[in-house]
Amino acid sequence: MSSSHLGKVPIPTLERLATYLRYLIDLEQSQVETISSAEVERQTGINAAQFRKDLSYFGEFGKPGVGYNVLDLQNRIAHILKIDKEQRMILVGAGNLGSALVGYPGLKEHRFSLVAVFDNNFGKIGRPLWDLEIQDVQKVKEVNAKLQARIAILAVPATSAQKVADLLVDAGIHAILNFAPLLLRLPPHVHVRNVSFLQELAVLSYHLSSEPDDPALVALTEAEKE
Amino acid sequence: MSSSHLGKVPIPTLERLATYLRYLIDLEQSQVETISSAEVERQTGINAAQFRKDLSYFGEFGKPGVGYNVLDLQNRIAHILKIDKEQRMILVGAGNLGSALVGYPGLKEHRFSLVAVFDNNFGKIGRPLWDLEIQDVQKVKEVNAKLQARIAILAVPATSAQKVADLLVDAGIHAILNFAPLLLRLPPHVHVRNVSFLQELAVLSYHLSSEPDDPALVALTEAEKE
DNA sequence: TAGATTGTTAATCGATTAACAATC
DNA sequence: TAGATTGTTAATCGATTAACAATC
Repeated sequence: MSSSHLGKVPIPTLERLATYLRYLIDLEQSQVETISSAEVERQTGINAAQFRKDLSYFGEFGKPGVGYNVLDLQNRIAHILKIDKEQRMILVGAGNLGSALVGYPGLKEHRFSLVAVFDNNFGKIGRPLWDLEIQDVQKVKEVNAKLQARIAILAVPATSAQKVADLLVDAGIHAILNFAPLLLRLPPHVHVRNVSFLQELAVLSYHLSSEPDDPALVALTEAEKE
Repeated sequence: MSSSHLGKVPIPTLERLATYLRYLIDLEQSQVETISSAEVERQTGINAAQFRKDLSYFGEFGKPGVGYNVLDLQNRIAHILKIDKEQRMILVGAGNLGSALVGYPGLKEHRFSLVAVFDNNFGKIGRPLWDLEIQDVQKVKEVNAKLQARIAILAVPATSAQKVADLLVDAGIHAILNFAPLLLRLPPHVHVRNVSFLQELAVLSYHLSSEPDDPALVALTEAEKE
């Protein structure tokens, strides 16, 4: 049965679910057994009512007057997010960013497992990346027929991203974490999440006040303008 | 005067502004001079009314019946986002992720300029990272007194992230792009954007259907379960 | 039981989008 | 002018949060 009968869940709720899960893993390691929504708010900064509302999309998880069992809640959220078992992923693009992602420490803890790496650069194909061997992206369909990964991380330049994404869909991929700064046009059954550092930096930059805040530094900045 | 007299602008609007800017840079390079909101929708996937509404927070940008001048709009959005001039940034954490970010190609094009890199690992301090030398994070205040960067990228492990963030604030940083998976507790004048790959992956994973879609593959998966 | 805390309803808040008068 | 497209209003849609009856 699982969670398939449920109505539509807001994306922000799903994002927060991942946050709750992270804190629950920490709490479990600190041997905390029970937690209230008020305590979740203190730790995560997310409103207690928001937390309860988020969970309510998926059923009942707590005991009134008591709170939530840390281990039980952790398991149930992991199940909802389909990371209660190993979730396999493949990576395309063995550049700087791709390499960094393969080594990203939180992945294993959350049961995400990178099972193959691909690139189109013949200079890279056949070479190792951590414990994997870089394979030819043209073989992704063939390789994934066996691996059966459903998630792919796309860390290639914008110029080849659409072509590679098409290959991935053909290889049975249903979800893409896209680091290339462009709109991927893909069949509706394929889910895409875009990560854009420039977008994040732009939002931060906007919020900076136009003027340096220390008058002495204003003088210095003016002097530097030459 | 700039844009400081404006009311509150939704964060999603700011995020989209960065997207528009990216496409405008492309269009300018393709020598397109004018663009309509309908064409923006085709290229970015963002609703035309949304685009016009987003711009309306900042003034009037187009000519009815004609559209928007690509170069003018590009310049004005860059100005709004405070990247019409070089925007300096510093990075803390010269690990895999940090290194990848230093080399990230879009940065320069958008006038973000990484001017210093810090780490706490004495094995790394003094060594080069691209064209910069890795410096002791304990010296960030001293160094930034001269550099006057306002934005920092925080790519250190969660265990040291809060301590380093405190150092950054003390060094005059007003905005932090945080890759560490925890809630930073900082003074209200400091803006933080969190990037969480695990969160993104969790949202993708949730949307996967529970069952493989090809019956033949179900059989294979079942067989593998032993 | 009394106190604490949940799950859910209803109110609020905010963002998206359709529609259209104004205007080039 | 006629046609195209803007900027803005108003309607819709969706998410957040406060409040509280239910319940442990």
